[in-house]
Amino acid sequence: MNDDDWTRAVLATIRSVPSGRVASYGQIAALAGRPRHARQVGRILRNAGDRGLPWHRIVNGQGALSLDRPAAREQRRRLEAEGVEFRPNGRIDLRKFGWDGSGRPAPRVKKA
DNA sequence: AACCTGACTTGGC
DNA sequence: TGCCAAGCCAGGT
Repeated sequence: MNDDDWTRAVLATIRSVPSGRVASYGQIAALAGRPRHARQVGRILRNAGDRGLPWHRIVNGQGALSLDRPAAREQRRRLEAEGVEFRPNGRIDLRKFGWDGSGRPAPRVKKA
């Protein structure tokens, strides 16, 4: 799989995260086929800008927001609007709101 | 090509 | 729980 395909897979995976749920950068990277590429996912999102992507549903492995203050505020606002709850420490309980990966795009399968 | 950076993650204290 | 260090890997200088 080339980088372009992987990038598209990442975007597709992110789009498949349901409302009210969150996924980590590492999780997205792995589901898209490249474990240990969490940072690349972050870079892709930065380049992608908004583009109607549910970027706010992507958080770090601890359920915290990996953005600068201003942007994080917007991300939190959007998540709370979807029903995601933040704990007193500002983190999300991934056991409750973490996405299990179900419903993501079908694995790359050769067209019949 | 060496070196720095970063929307990350994990393991130790 | 919180902070640090190290590991990670593609991009930018």
